Amino acid sequence: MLNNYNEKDKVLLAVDCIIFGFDNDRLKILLIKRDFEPEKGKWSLIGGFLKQEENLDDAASRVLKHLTGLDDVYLEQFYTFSEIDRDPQERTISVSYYALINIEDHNNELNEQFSAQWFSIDKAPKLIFDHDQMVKHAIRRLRYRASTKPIGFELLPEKFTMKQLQNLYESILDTKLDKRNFISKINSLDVLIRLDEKDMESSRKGSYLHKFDKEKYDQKVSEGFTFKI
Amino acid sequence: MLNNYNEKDKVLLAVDCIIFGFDNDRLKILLIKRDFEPEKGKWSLIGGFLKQEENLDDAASRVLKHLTGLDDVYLEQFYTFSEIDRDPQERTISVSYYALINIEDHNNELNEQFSAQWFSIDKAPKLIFDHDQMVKHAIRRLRYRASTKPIGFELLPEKFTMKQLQNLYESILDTKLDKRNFISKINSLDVLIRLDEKDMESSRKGSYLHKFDKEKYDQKVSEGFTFKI
DNA sequence: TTTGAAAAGTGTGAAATAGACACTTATAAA
DNA sequence: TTTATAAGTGTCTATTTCACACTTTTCAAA
Repeated sequence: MLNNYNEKDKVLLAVDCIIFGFDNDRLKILLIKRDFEPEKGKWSLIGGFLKQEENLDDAASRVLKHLTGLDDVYLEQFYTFSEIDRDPQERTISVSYYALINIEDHNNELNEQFSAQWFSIDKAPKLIFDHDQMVKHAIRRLRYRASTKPIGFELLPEKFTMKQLQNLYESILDTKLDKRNFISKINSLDVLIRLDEKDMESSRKGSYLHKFDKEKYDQKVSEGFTFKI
Repeated sequence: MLNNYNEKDKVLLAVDCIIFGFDNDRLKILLIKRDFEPEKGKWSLIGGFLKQEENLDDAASRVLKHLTGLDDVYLEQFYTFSEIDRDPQERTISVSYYALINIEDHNNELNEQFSAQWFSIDKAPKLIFDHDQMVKHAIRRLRYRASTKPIGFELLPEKFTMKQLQNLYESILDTKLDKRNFISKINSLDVLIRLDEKDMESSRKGSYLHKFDKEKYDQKVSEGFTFKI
């Protein structure tokens, strides 16, 4: 029946998070080594169960805060996984989110008790359950989103060089980009502020630092602008 | 805790379907008038609850089959809605799908008992719960998907005219397209077969009927082709 | 039988965007 | 002062997108 609320059909709803980070070279994901059953000792995504008093976004934020200590993290729900035996111990449905965090600024907040570790996408270990599938799906969504919304900046420090930004996009899109074409594309979007400050780490000449100009971006969006890389 | 399977956190998981159809003029959605509580007499999407022995895709197919009698319908999951009070009677989480069906070929299969009715997107009545939000979300996803995958054909009869195809895209994308540019774009994709047959309904001259060439499309995809409108 | 009405069918040129490509500059360290 | 290293910068070509209007076919009405 379509209209019956049936107690016996209730299920456990998990929330699993793919946490993306960027170390100025490769796109990474944060994984934990489970010290609890099932699949103790194996690598997995972080997750938790939805509680009665919260919605899914809140559950994802809570799970993330628990592991990383971070509030105000970019989170996007992308798919709900429901194969009957995806968790062999008990039927659970998993709503998956991905998060974007800035490794550089926040690496220290990681909660030690989870033995969490960053892995390059292509060097990550095999994960439990259907978590590998979730990661694949998350990358697809991230690729799409990052090329149509300015979410890449979530993965960078507040001040960044053009080279960092280019490395980030190359890493997300898994492709090489031409430096001059990339820079003129970015400049034509006209949503960065070039600071007077230079980063002197990576070269003798030094390279200008930039900030994303959120106010300008919002203003332009309200005038019909769409971000596209 | 992250690892506790806790009976009291179990929830009801609903599946709701936005059913899109196309009547050669406007994009439509199929709604039902509820003859059961809660919200009896109001318009809503069709839906049902996930059962223990099925995954979400199967649940969506089942719900759809129950209403329309159709198997093998294009279905895509797009978002999971979880606001605590979205259903005031009992906490339910809803995983939403949209379906594409060909009104012309299948209007008769509709299960009478649901008093289902087709509505133009812009003339649909207010729906119960968060169903209006679901419809908005579904349209966004449909727009994106239809411009990157050849799913539009699911909404058309097997044989269709270029005019119908153009009307369909105009309706999905909610925009006017230039006839010549549209046709040359479609022709450049090279995935339609023009039949010798003409449709004589819409004009004295008659207009050629076309079919989507699925084999050719699949072949081209395997060679790196991507569909883009 | 001729004429008119209505939609189908068809191509070109201009503008904008994407993509390939290489040399100069600034600076710190040797 | 020399050298090594990454930063910074512009032009030309190819491709794609967009704007735009007349001819053809056929049925129905005069």
